[in-house]
Amino acid sequence: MSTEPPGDAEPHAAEGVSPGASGGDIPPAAVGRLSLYLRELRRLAAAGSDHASSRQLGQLLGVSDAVVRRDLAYLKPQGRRGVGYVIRPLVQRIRQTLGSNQVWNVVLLGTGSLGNALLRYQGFQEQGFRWVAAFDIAPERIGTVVQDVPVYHTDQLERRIRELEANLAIIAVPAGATGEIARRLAAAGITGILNFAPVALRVGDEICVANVDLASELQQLAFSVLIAGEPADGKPEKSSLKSSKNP
Amino acid sequence: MSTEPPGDAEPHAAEGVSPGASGGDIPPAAVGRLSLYLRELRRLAAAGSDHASSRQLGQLLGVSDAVVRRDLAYLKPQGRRGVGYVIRPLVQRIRQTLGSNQVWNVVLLGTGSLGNALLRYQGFQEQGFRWVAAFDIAPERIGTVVQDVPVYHTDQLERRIRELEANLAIIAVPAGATGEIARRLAAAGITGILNFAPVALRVGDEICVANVDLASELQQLAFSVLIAGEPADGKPEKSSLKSSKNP
DNA sequence: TAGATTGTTAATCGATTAACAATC
DNA sequence: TAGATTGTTAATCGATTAACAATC
Repeated sequence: MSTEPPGDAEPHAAEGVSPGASGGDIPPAAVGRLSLYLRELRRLAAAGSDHASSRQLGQLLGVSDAVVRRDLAYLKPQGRRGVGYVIRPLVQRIRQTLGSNQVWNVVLLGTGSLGNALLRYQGFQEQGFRWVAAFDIAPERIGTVVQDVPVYHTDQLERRIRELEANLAIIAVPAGATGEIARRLAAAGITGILNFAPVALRVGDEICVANVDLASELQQLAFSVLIAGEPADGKPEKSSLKSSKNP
Repeated sequence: MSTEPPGDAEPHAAEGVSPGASGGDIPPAAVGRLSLYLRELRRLAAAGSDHASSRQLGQLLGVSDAVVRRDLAYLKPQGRRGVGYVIRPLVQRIRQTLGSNQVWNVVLLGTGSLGNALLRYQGFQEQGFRWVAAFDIAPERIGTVVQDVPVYHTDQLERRIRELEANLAIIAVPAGATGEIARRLAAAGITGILNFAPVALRVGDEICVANVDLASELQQLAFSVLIAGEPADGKPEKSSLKSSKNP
């Protein structure tokens, strides 16, 4: 009955709120940060705090306190003036908003070294995501079980996705195979794809795609270093520039 | 003499331009896309094209043609009206701007499954990044060589970084170890850190940090799926929403 | 009460879009 | 020339900052 995922031992997590409702008008920039607030709030709670201020959260993430307050205000007032935010209900509220309140069944495409690392990555489970299957085409991998997740032949993609009621997919296959895989995922009913292959996925409008291009991340970092080293108009010298994807 | 990295067999890559100069005033949003244009331009070139239009590039990446033209205009006019962009010189210009023209020596911190996957990831080398060392504290890993990259004990971090003239570092260690590692990297002269650990790094202003939080990426995707499923005010139904980190 | 911190406003800054003259 | 596509402008949209009254 409860859709409470593991990992977060919150006593009354499944309260009388419709999970995931009412988040339609939060700006993307704020959504990106909500997930990071969640991370830091949990860390604070684990360290024994039960309150946090916008100033504190802002410093932890490198954003201004005004941004934090604005972001959290999208969740309907949760803070107390003069006091700050009570961590536990705030964590619940953020989870509810982001949809972390419900279980997402995730499949992995490609069990190469990156795919393997993703399966072993602890962070997904901790946020309430559940691996239900992995797919590959290499005969020696099929039938194995990695971190409790069974590896099937990609032939079985459609069947297993339906069977296991998977919602999300993570693609970690070679670039060339990506387009075809994405089409099949969409057709099989997957509603969101996190794509690690260095290609721009063009799929239908009825499926969400987020791309993570590791080489591009490093390249952007290198550029930041470059311009930090040649300030506006002086001689090259170390200068302040804090690049952070979610600033 | 030439600082031409491998991977891109461009004949006259090291022309008489100062590498990496003149990029100080490109907006961050554009920088993020430049690296993706580069990727697609290479693919087009490999497929035999020698010209590309802003419309074509825009469609490949899911952005408007106006954005593409504006972005590329930051590099000083490169296109030809009525024709489009000649791919080869444009690739060179983007590489020069981003600093891909020069070699960046990269060290890896942490050779767990994620670290291993990063070492094996082809994309970094292809963009001109060069692994020079990896560090770990697990005795059984020290002294091994992964993909031609030697694994040293973290004790040797400062010495090896100086010796190998490393510029950039990628952190793939457990969250708890990250702060200390980052401080040491900064002290040792590293100028940029790509951080995969789920913590907000607070380091001095003389070093650039970019964070990649994998769990947060998946969480943002889930949120996109959620609001795509509950359109503005109707009954839940699939709807258009194309989430992409670099839209 | 006094001190602290929120929620929110108005002002600024940055990015995207639409449109079109310039020009290949 | 005619058709195509750039470079760039003006208008719109979105996000951040600074400030402060409200209130715990």
